[in-house]
Amino acid sequence: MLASVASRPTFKRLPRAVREQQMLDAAVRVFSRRGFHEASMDEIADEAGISKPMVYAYLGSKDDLFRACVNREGTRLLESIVSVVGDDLPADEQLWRGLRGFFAFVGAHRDGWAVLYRQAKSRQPFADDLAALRTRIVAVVAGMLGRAVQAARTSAHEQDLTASAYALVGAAESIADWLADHPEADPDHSAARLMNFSWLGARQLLQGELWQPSSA
Amino acid sequence: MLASVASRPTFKRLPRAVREQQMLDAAVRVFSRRGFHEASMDEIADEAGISKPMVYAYLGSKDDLFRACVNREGTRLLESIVSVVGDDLPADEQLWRGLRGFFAFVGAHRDGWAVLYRQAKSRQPFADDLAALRTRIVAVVAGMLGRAVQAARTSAHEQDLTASAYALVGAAESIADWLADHPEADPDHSAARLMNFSWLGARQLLQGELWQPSSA
DNA sequence: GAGCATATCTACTCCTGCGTAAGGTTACTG
DNA sequence: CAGTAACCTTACGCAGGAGTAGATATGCTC
Repeated sequence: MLASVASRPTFKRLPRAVREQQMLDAAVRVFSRRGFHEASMDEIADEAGISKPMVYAYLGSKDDLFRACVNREGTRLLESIVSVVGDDLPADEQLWRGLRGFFAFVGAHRDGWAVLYRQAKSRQPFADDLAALRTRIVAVVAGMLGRAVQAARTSAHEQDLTASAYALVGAAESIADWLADHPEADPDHSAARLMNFSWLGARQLLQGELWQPSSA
Repeated sequence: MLASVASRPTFKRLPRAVREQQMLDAAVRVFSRRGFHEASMDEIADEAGISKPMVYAYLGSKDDLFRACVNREGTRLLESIVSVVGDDLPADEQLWRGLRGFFAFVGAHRDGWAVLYRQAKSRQPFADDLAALRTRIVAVVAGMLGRAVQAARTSAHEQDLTASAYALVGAAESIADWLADHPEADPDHSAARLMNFSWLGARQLLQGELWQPSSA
Protein backbone atom coordinates (compact mmCIF):
# COMPACT_ATOMS: atom_id res chain seq x y z
CA MET A 1 0.00 0.00 0.00
CA LEU A 2 2.82 2.36 0.77
CA ALA A 3 5.88 1.54 -1.27
CA SER A 4 6.64 0.20 -4.74
CA VAL A 5 6.94 3.89 -5.52
CA ALA A 6 10.57 4.26 -4.51
CA SER A 7 11.52 0.59 -4.87
CA ARG A 8 13.79 0.84 -1.84
CA PRO A 9 17.21 -0.87 -1.90
CA THR A 10 15.34 -3.21 0.46
CA PHE A 11 17.05 -6.38 1.61
CA LYS A 12 19.88 -8.76 0.98
CA ARG A 13 19.14 -12.39 0.27
CA LEU A 14 21.24 -14.91 2.11
CA PRO A 15 21.32 -18.70 2.08
CA ARG A 16 19.31 -20.42 4.73
CA ALA A 17 22.22 -21.82 6.74
CA VAL A 18 23.74 -18.37 7.23
CA ARG A 19 20.47 -16.75 8.24
CA GLU A 20 19.77 -19.51 10.73
CA GLN A 21 23.04 -18.91 12.50
CA GLN A 22 22.42 -15.16 12.55
CA MET A 23 19.02 -15.80 14.08
CA LEU A 24 20.45 -18.10 16.72
CA ASP A 25 23.14 -15.57 17.56
CA ALA A 26 20.53 -12.85 17.92
CA ALA A 27 18.23 -15.08 19.94
CA VAL A 28 20.98 -15.99 22.39
CA ARG A 29 21.80 -12.34 22.93
CA VAL A 30 18.19 -11.32 23.47
CA PHE A 31 17.28 -14.29 25.66
CA SER A 32 20.39 -13.55 27.66
CA ARG A 33 19.58 -9.95 28.43
CA ARG A 34 15.80 -10.22 28.74
CA GLY A 35 15.04 -13.70 29.95
CA PHE A 36 12.86 -16.17 28.13
CA HIS A 37 9.50 -14.55 28.53
CA GLU A 38 10.50 -10.92 28.39
CA ALA A 39 12.23 -11.60 25.11
CA SER A 40 9.78 -11.01 22.26
CA MET A 41 10.01 -12.63 18.88
CA ASP A 42 9.83 -9.16 17.36
CA GLU A 43 12.92 -8.04 19.24
CA ILE A 44 14.80 -11.17 18.24
CA ALA A 45 13.86 -10.71 14.60
CA ASP A 46 14.87 -7.09 14.83
CA GLU A 47 18.22 -7.96 16.43
CA ALA A 48 18.85 -10.41 13.61
CA GLY A 49 18.02 -7.73 11.06
CA ILE A 50 15.19 -9.77 9.65
CA SER A 51 11.43 -9.91 9.92
CA LYS A 52 9.49 -12.17 12.23
CA PRO A 53 7.94 -14.65 9.82
CA MET A 54 11.44 -15.63 8.73
CA VAL A 55 12.19 -16.81 12.24
CA TYR A 56 9.03 -18.90 12.25
CA ALA A 57 9.77 -20.26 8.80
CA TYR A 58 13.27 -21.39 9.74
CA LEU A 59 13.32 -22.15 13.45
CA GLY A 60 9.69 -22.67 14.35
CA SER A 61 7.93 -21.49 17.49
CA LYS A 62 9.43 -19.54 20.34
CA ASP A 63 9.87 -22.74 22.31
CA ASP A 64 11.62 -24.41 19.40
CA LEU A 65 13.88 -21.43 19.00
CA PHE A 66 14.85 -21.38 22.64
CA ARG A 67 15.46 -25.09 22.65
CA ALA A 68 17.72 -24.69 19.63
CA CYS A 69 19.70 -22.06 21.52
CA VAL A 70 20.08 -24.27 24.57
CA ASN A 71 21.16 -27.19 22.46
CA ARG A 72 23.73 -25.25 20.47
CA GLU A 73 25.27 -23.54 23.48
CA GLY A 74 25.11 -26.68 25.57
CA THR A 75 26.89 -28.70 22.93
CA ARG A 76 29.60 -26.07 22.64
CA LEU A 77 30.03 -25.99 26.40
CA LEU A 78 30.32 -29.72 26.76
CA GLU A 79 32.69 -29.87 23.84
CA SER A 80 34.97 -27.24 25.33
CA ILE A 81 35.35 -29.43 28.41
CA VAL A 82 35.66 -32.94 27.07
CA SER A 83 37.99 -31.92 24.27
CA VAL A 84 40.71 -30.90 26.71
CA VAL A 85 40.34 -33.62 29.34
CA GLY A 86 42.52 -36.55 28.40
CA ASP A 87 41.61 -40.03 29.50
CA ASP A 88 44.82 -41.20 31.04
CA LEU A 89 46.10 -38.20 32.94
CA PRO A 90 46.38 -37.87 36.73
CA ALA A 91 43.18 -36.79 38.46
CA ASP A 92 44.38 -33.34 39.42
CA GLU A 93 45.60 -32.62 35.91
CA GLN A 94 42.25 -33.70 34.46
CA LEU A 95 40.39 -31.56 36.93
CA TRP A 96 42.57 -28.60 36.21
CA ARG A 97 42.14 -28.91 32.47
CA GLY A 98 38.41 -29.38 32.75
CA LEU A 99 38.03 -26.30 34.90
CA ARG A 100 40.14 -24.23 32.56
CA GLY A 101 38.09 -25.36 29.59
CA PHE A 102 34.87 -24.62 31.37
CA PHE A 103 35.78 -21.13 32.52
CA ALA A 104 37.30 -20.33 29.17
CA PHE A 105 33.97 -21.12 27.56
CA VAL A 106 32.03 -18.98 30.00
CA GLY A 107 34.46 -16.12 29.58
CA ALA A 108 34.11 -16.26 25.82
CA HIS A 109 30.36 -16.95 25.64
CA ARG A 110 28.82 -15.02 28.50
CA ASP A 111 25.50 -14.75 26.68
CA GLY A 112 25.38 -18.45 26.01
CA TRP A 113 26.13 -19.15 29.62
CA ALA A 114 23.36 -16.85 30.79
CA VAL A 115 20.87 -18.62 28.55
CA LEU A 116 21.91 -22.02 29.78
CA TYR A 117 22.28 -21.28 33.42
CA ARG A 118 19.91 -18.49 34.32
CA GLN A 119 17.06 -19.06 31.91
CA ALA A 120 16.66 -22.71 31.11
CA LYS A 121 16.43 -23.71 34.74
CA SER A 122 13.15 -21.96 35.32
CA ARG A 123 11.03 -22.91 32.31
CA GLN A 124 9.66 -26.36 32.86
CA PRO A 125 9.83 -27.65 29.25
CA PHE A 126 13.50 -26.69 28.98
CA ALA A 127 14.49 -27.62 32.47
CA ASP A 128 14.55 -31.17 31.13
CA ASP A 129 16.95 -30.34 28.33
CA LEU A 130 19.21 -28.54 30.74
CA ALA A 131 18.99 -31.30 33.31
CA ALA A 132 20.07 -33.74 30.62
CA LEU A 133 23.11 -31.64 29.80
CA ARG A 134 23.97 -31.23 33.45
CA THR A 135 23.62 -34.93 34.01
CA ARG A 136 26.07 -35.59 31.22
CA ILE A 137 28.57 -33.19 32.74
CA VAL A 138 28.10 -34.65 36.20
CA ALA A 139 28.57 -38.10 34.72
CA VAL A 140 31.83 -37.03 33.08
CA VAL A 141 33.09 -35.63 36.37
CA ALA A 142 31.91 -38.61 38.41
CA GLY A 143 33.54 -40.97 35.92
CA MET A 144 36.78 -39.08 36.28
CA LEU A 145 36.62 -39.32 40.05
CA GLY A 146 35.76 -43.00 39.80
CA ARG A 147 38.83 -43.79 37.72
CA ALA A 148 40.97 -41.78 40.13
CA VAL A 149 39.60 -43.79 43.04
CA GLN A 150 40.45 -47.02 41.26
CA ALA A 151 43.93 -45.77 40.50
CA ALA A 152 44.42 -44.91 44.17
CA ARG A 153 43.19 -48.40 45.09
CA THR A 154 40.77 -46.95 47.59
CA SER A 155 37.02 -47.33 47.51
CA ALA A 156 34.04 -45.02 47.50
CA HIS A 157 30.30 -45.37 47.28
CA GLU A 158 28.65 -44.53 44.01
CA GLN A 159 26.41 -42.01 45.75
CA ASP A 160 29.34 -40.20 47.31
CA LEU A 161 31.05 -39.84 43.95
CA THR A 162 27.90 -38.43 42.42
CA ALA A 163 27.44 -36.04 45.31
CA SER A 164 31.00 -34.80 44.92
CA ALA A 165 30.41 -34.34 41.22
CA TYR A 166 27.28 -32.32 41.91
CA ALA A 167 29.13 -30.20 44.43
CA LEU A 168 31.93 -29.55 41.98
CA VAL A 169 29.62 -28.67 39.13
CA GLY A 170 27.58 -26.41 41.40
CA ALA A 171 30.67 -24.66 42.67
CA ALA A 172 31.81 -24.13 39.11
CA GLU A 173 28.44 -22.71 38.10
CA SER A 174 28.48 -20.34 41.01
CA ILE A 175 31.90 -18.94 40.20
CA ALA A 176 31.02 -18.84 36.52
CA ASP A 177 28.01 -16.77 37.41
CA TRP A 178 30.24 -14.32 39.19
CA LEU A 179 32.62 -14.36 36.25
CA ALA A 180 29.82 -13.58 33.81
CA ASP A 181 29.14 -10.37 35.72
CA HIS A 182 32.82 -9.35 35.85
CA PRO A 183 34.07 -9.03 32.29
CA GLU A 184 37.45 -7.79 33.49
CA ALA A 185 38.15 -10.97 35.43
CA ASP A 186 40.51 -13.62 34.09
CA PRO A 187 38.87 -17.02 33.53
CA ASP A 188 42.09 -18.87 34.36
CA HIS A 189 42.22 -17.12 37.70
CA SER A 190 38.76 -18.37 38.50
CA ALA A 191 39.75 -21.85 37.46
CA ALA A 192 42.77 -21.76 39.77
CA ARG A 193 40.74 -20.59 42.74
CA LEU A 194 38.20 -23.32 42.27
CA MET A 195 40.95 -25.86 41.78
CA ASN A 196 42.39 -24.91 45.13
CA PHE A 197 39.06 -25.14 46.85
CA SER A 198 37.84 -28.36 45.35
CA TRP A 199 41.09 -30.27 45.26
CA LEU A 200 42.59 -29.29 48.57
CA GLY A 201 39.44 -28.59 50.53
CA ALA A 202 38.80 -25.88 53.06
CA ARG A 203 40.95 -27.49 55.74
CA GLN A 204 44.13 -27.36 53.69
CA LEU A 205 43.36 -23.88 52.45
CA LEU A 206 42.95 -22.63 55.99
CA GLN A 207 46.37 -24.02 56.77
CA GLY A 208 47.86 -21.95 53.99
CA GLU A 209 48.45 -24.77 51.59
CA LEU A 210 48.24 -24.10 47.86
CA TRP A 211 47.92 -26.23 44.78
CA GLN A 212 50.22 -25.50 41.83
CA PRO A 213 49.73 -26.52 38.23
CA SER A 214 52.61 -28.71 37.08
CA SER A 215 52.72 -27.08 33.64
CA ALA A 216 52.85 -23.31 33.54
CA MET B 1 -27.35 -9.66 38.90
CA LEU B 2 -27.53 -13.38 39.43
CA ALA B 3 -27.57 -14.17 43.14
CA SER B 4 -29.11 -12.60 46.23
CA VAL B 5 -31.82 -15.16 45.59
CA ALA B 6 -30.16 -18.02 47.42
CA SER B 7 -27.91 -15.90 49.64
CA ARG B 8 -25.17 -18.56 49.53
CA PRO B 9 -23.18 -19.26 52.70
CA THR B 10 -20.58 -17.34 50.69
CA PHE B 11 -17.31 -16.42 52.36
CA LYS B 12 -15.54 -16.13 55.67
CA ARG B 13 -14.01 -12.83 56.67
CA LEU B 14 -10.52 -13.04 58.06
CA PRO B 15 -8.19 -10.37 59.40
CA ARG B 16 -5.77 -8.97 56.91
CA ALA B 17 -2.60 -10.42 58.44
CA VAL B 18 -3.95 -13.97 58.17
CA ARG B 19 -5.12 -13.59 54.59
CA GLU B 20 -1.80 -12.12 53.58
CA GLN B 21 0.04 -15.15 54.85
CA GLN B 22 -2.39 -17.49 53.10
CA MET B 23 -1.83 -15.60 49.88
CA LEU B 24 1.93 -15.75 50.24
CA ASP B 25 1.76 -19.48 50.94
CA ALA B 26 -0.35 -20.01 47.85
CA ALA B 27 1.84 -17.77 45.73
CA VAL B 28 4.99 -19.64 46.73
CA ARG B 29 3.39 -22.96 45.81
CA VAL B 30 2.16 -21.73 42.44
CA PHE B 31 5.34 -19.85 41.52
CA SER B 32 7.24 -22.95 42.48
CA ARG B 33 5.39 -25.33 40.22
CA ARG B 34 4.72 -22.98 37.29
CA GLY B 35 7.53 -20.48 37.23
CA PHE B 36 7.04 -16.74 37.42
CA HIS B 37 5.42 -16.07 34.13
CA GLU B 38 3.40 -19.22 33.73
CA ALA B 39 1.84 -18.59 37.11
CA SER B 40 -1.32 -16.54 36.67
CA MET B 41 -2.76 -14.29 39.31
CA ASP B 42 -6.05 -16.13 38.86
CA GLU B 43 -4.46 -19.43 39.77
CA ILE B 44 -2.77 -17.94 42.80
CA ALA B 45 -6.00 -16.39 43.99
CA ASP B 46 -7.75 -19.68 43.42
CA GLU B 47 -5.09 -21.61 45.33
CA ALA B 48 -5.50 -19.20 48.23
CA GLY B 49 -9.26 -19.71 48.14
CA ILE B 50 -9.85 -16.05 47.45
CA SER B 51 -10.62 -13.85 44.48
CA LYS B 52 -8.10 -11.92 42.47
CA PRO B 53 -8.85 -8.34 43.51
CA MET B 54 -8.03 -9.29 47.10
CA VAL B 55 -4.51 -10.14 46.08
CA TYR B 56 -4.12 -6.78 44.39
CA ALA B 57 -5.64 -4.98 47.36
CA TYR B 58 -3.25 -6.57 49.85
CA LEU B 59 -0.03 -7.41 48.06
CA GLY B 60 -0.07 -5.19 45.00
CA SER B 61 1.04 -6.13 41.51
CA LYS B 62 2.38 -9.48 40.38
CA ASP B 63 5.91 -8.17 40.70
CA ASP B 64 5.27 -6.94 44.22
CA LEU B 65 3.79 -10.30 45.13
CA PHE B 66 6.73 -12.22 43.80
CA ARG B 67 9.17 -9.92 45.54
CA ALA B 68 7.29 -10.46 48.79
CA CYS B 69 7.66 -14.22 48.32
CA VAL B 70 11.37 -13.95 47.66
CA ASN B 71 11.88 -11.74 50.67
CA ARG B 72 9.94 -13.94 53.04
CA GLU B 73 11.56 -17.18 51.93
CA GLY B 74 14.97 -15.58 51.74
CA THR B 75 14.70 -14.24 55.27
CA ARG B 76 13.65 -17.65 56.54
CA LEU B 77 16.53 -19.32 54.75
CA LEU B 78 19.14 -16.95 56.07
CA GLU B 79 17.68 -17.20 59.56
CA SER B 80 17.83 -20.99 59.50
CA ILE B 81 21.56 -20.76 58.85
CA VAL B 82 22.76 -17.95 61.07
CA SER B 83 20.69 -19.08 64.02
CA VAL B 84 22.63 -22.31 64.35
CA VAL B 85 26.14 -21.09 63.56
CA GLY B 86 27.77 -19.98 66.81
CA ASP B 87 30.44 -17.32 66.75
CA ASP B 88 33.20 -18.97 68.71
CA LEU B 89 33.15 -22.56 67.52
CA PRO B 90 35.88 -24.30 65.52
CA ALA B 91 35.63 -23.76 61.77
CA ASP B 92 34.62 -27.30 60.90
CA GLU B 93 31.89 -27.28 63.53
CA GLN B 94 30.54 -24.00 62.19
CA LEU B 95 30.60 -25.28 58.65
CA TRP B 96 28.86 -28.46 59.64
CA ARG B 97 26.12 -26.65 61.52
CA GLY B 98 25.60 -24.16 58.75
CA LEU B 99 25.26 -26.89 56.15
CA ARG B 100 22.83 -28.83 58.30
CA GLY B 101 20.73 -25.74 58.84
CA PHE B 102 20.72 -24.95 55.15
CA PHE B 103 19.74 -28.40 53.97
CA ALA B 104 17.15 -28.71 56.70
CA PHE B 105 15.52 -25.57 55.36
CA VAL B 106 15.53 -26.82 51.80
CA GLY B 107 14.15 -30.17 52.85
CA ALA B 108 11.33 -28.53 54.75
CA HIS B 109 10.57 -25.74 52.27
CA ARG B 110 11.13 -27.19 48.84
CA ASP B 111 8.68 -24.76 47.28
CA GLY B 112 10.38 -21.81 48.85
CA TRP B 113 13.72 -23.05 47.61
CA ALA B 114 12.42 -23.46 44.07
CA VAL B 115 11.12 -19.90 44.07
CA LEU B 116 14.39 -18.52 45.34
CA TYR B 117 16.76 -20.57 43.31
CA ARG B 118 15.10 -21.48 40.07
CA GLN B 119 12.84 -18.50 39.48
CA ALA B 120 14.34 -15.38 40.93
CA LYS B 121 17.59 -15.82 39.07
CA SER B 122 16.08 -15.37 35.65
CA ARG B 123 13.80 -12.34 36.05
CA GLN B 124 15.91 -9.23 35.88
CA PRO B 125 14.02 -7.12 38.46
CA PHE B 126 14.27 -9.88 41.07
CA ALA B 127 17.74 -11.01 40.22
CA ASP B 128 18.89 -8.02 42.24
CA ASP B 129 16.96 -9.07 45.32
CA LEU B 130 18.32 -12.56 45.05
CA ALA B 131 21.84 -11.34 44.44
CA ALA B 132 21.57 -9.28 47.60
CA LEU B 133 20.52 -12.31 49.60
CA ARG B 134 23.27 -14.40 48.09
CA THR B 135 25.81 -11.72 48.82
CA ARG B 136 24.77 -11.74 52.46
CA ILE B 137 25.16 -15.50 52.64
CA VAL B 138 28.51 -15.39 50.88
CA ALA B 139 29.59 -12.68 53.29
CA VAL B 140 28.61 -14.82 56.25
CA VAL B 141 30.58 -17.75 54.88
CA ALA B 142 33.57 -15.63 53.94
CA GLY B 143 33.57 -14.04 57.39
CA MET B 144 33.58 -17.47 58.94
CA LEU B 145 36.52 -18.54 56.81
CA GLY B 146 38.29 -15.30 57.62
CA ARG B 147 38.04 -15.86 61.36
CA ALA B 148 39.22 -19.42 60.90
CA VAL B 149 42.25 -18.19 58.98
CA GLN B 150 43.08 -15.76 61.77
CA ALA B 151 42.70 -18.49 64.35
CA ALA B 152 45.09 -20.68 62.37
CA ARG B 153 47.52 -17.73 62.19
CA THR B 154 47.87 -18.23 58.46
CA SER B 155 47.00 -15.69 55.83
CA ALA B 156 44.83 -15.53 52.77
CA HIS B 157 43.85 -12.95 50.20
CA GLU B 158 40.45 -11.42 50.51
CA GLN B 159 39.63 -12.48 46.94
CA ASP B 160 40.52 -16.08 47.63
CA LEU B 161 38.27 -16.20 50.64
CA THR B 162 35.41 -14.77 48.63
CA ALA B 163 36.01 -17.22 45.82
CA SER B 164 35.95 -20.10 48.28
CA ALA B 165 32.74 -18.79 49.75
CA TYR B 166 31.19 -18.59 46.28
CA ALA B 167 32.30 -22.11 45.52
CA LEU B 168 30.86 -23.40 48.75
CA VAL B 169 27.55 -21.62 48.30
CA GLY B 170 27.32 -22.83 44.71
CA ALA B 171 28.08 -26.39 45.68
CA ALA B 172 25.40 -26.20 48.35
CA GLU B 173 22.87 -24.84 45.89
CA SER B 174 23.64 -27.60 43.45
CA ILE B 175 23.13 -30.35 45.97
CA ALA B 176 20.06 -28.60 47.34
CA ASP B 177 18.66 -28.61 43.86
CA TRP B 178 19.14 -32.33 43.67
CA LEU B 179 17.62 -32.69 47.11
CA ALA B 180 14.54 -30.71 46.10
CA ASP B 181 13.85 -33.28 43.41
CA HIS B 182 14.36 -36.28 45.72
CA PRO B 183 11.83 -35.99 48.54
CA GLU B 184 12.92 -39.33 49.97
CA ALA B 185 16.48 -38.15 50.54
CA ASP B 186 17.72 -37.19 53.98
CA PRO B 187 18.91 -33.56 54.26
CA ASP B 188 21.51 -34.47 56.87
CA HIS B 189 23.01 -36.98 54.49
CA SER B 190 23.41 -34.30 51.89
CA ALA B 191 24.99 -32.02 54.44
CA ALA B 192 27.50 -34.71 55.38
CA ARG B 193 28.45 -35.38 51.76
CA LEU B 194 29.05 -31.72 51.09
CA MET B 195 30.96 -31.40 54.34
CA ASN B 196 33.31 -34.12 53.20
CA PHE B 197 33.82 -32.56 49.84
CA SER B 198 34.29 -28.99 50.91
CA TRP B 199 36.26 -29.56 54.09
CA LEU B 200 38.57 -32.31 52.99
CA GLY B 201 38.74 -31.62 49.28
CA ALA B 202 38.83 -34.08 46.44
CA ARG B 203 42.39 -35.16 47.12
CA GLN B 204 41.67 -36.43 50.60
CA LEU B 205 38.43 -38.02 49.50
CA LEU B 206 40.19 -39.93 46.77
CA GLN B 207 42.57 -41.26 49.40
CA GLY B 208 39.67 -42.67 51.34
CA GLU B 209 39.72 -40.14 54.15
CA LEU B 210 36.46 -39.18 55.84
CA TRP B 211 35.34 -36.37 58.06
CA GLN B 212 33.32 -37.26 61.17
CA PRO B 213 31.11 -34.95 63.18
CA SER B 214 32.33 -34.72 66.77
CA SER B 215 28.80 -34.77 68.16
CA ALA B 216 26.54 -37.55 66.93
C1' DG C 1 -30.43 -3.66 65.80
C1' DA C 2 -28.69 0.55 63.06
C1' DG C 3 -24.40 2.42 61.27
C1' DC C 4 -20.09 1.93 59.30
C1' DA C 5 -15.52 0.33 58.09
C1' DT C 6 -13.61 -3.32 56.04
C1' DA C 7 -13.47 -7.57 53.61
C1' DT C 8 -14.96 -9.68 49.42
C1' DC C 9 -16.99 -10.72 44.90
C1' DT C 10 -18.43 -10.64 39.75
C1' DA C 11 -17.58 -8.94 35.51
C1' DC C 12 -15.45 -6.38 32.86
C1' DT C 13 -11.30 -3.45 29.81
C1' DC C 14 -7.28 -3.41 27.48
C1' DC C 15 -2.61 -4.46 26.21
C1' DT C 16 1.00 -7.41 24.85
C1' DG C 17 2.90 -10.50 21.92
C1' DC C 18 2.59 -15.20 19.55
C1' DG C 19 1.75 -16.97 15.29
C1' DT C 20 -0.05 -16.50 10.21
C1' DA C 21 -2.22 -15.17 5.56
C1' DA C 22 -1.30 -13.14 1.47
C1' DG C 23 1.48 -11.05 -1.31
C1' DG C 24 6.00 -8.53 -3.09
C1' DT C 25 11.29 -9.15 -4.42
C1' DT C 26 15.58 -11.27 -5.87
C1' DA C 27 18.56 -14.06 -8.34
C1' DC C 28 19.34 -18.33 -10.60
C1' DT C 29 18.46 -21.18 -14.91
C1' DG C 30 17.61 -22.30 -19.60
C1' DC D 1 15.07 -12.21 -20.76
C1' DA D 2 10.97 -15.02 -19.19
C1' DG D 3 9.94 -18.41 -15.63
C1' DT D 4 10.38 -20.05 -11.15
C1' DA D 5 11.79 -21.22 -6.58
C1' DA D 6 13.44 -19.49 -2.61
C1' DC D 7 13.65 -15.28 0.26
C1' DC D 8 11.43 -11.84 2.60
C1' DT D 9 7.85 -8.38 3.89
C1' DT D 10 3.69 -5.85 5.74
C1' DA D 11 -0.34 -6.24 8.23
C1' DC D 12 -3.44 -8.67 10.74
C1' DG D 13 -6.26 -12.43 14.00
C1' DC D 14 -6.58 -13.90 18.26
C1' DA D 15 -5.82 -15.60 23.09
C1' DG D 16 -4.25 -15.16 27.58
C1' DG D 17 -3.82 -12.74 31.45
C1' DA D 18 -2.71 -8.30 34.27
C1' DG D 19 -5.13 -5.04 36.55
C1' DT D 20 -9.79 -2.35 37.78
C1' DA D 21 -14.70 -0.53 38.48
C1' DG D 22 -18.57 -1.01 40.97
C1' DA D 23 -21.57 -3.58 43.77
C1' DT D 24 -22.30 -6.59 47.89
C1' DA D 25 -21.65 -9.10 52.19
C1' DT D 26 -20.02 -9.24 57.04
C1' DG D 27 -19.41 -8.39 61.65
C1' DC D 28 -17.96 -5.07 65.10
C1' DT D 29 -19.52 -1.07 68.05
C1' DC D 30 -22.73 1.47 70.75
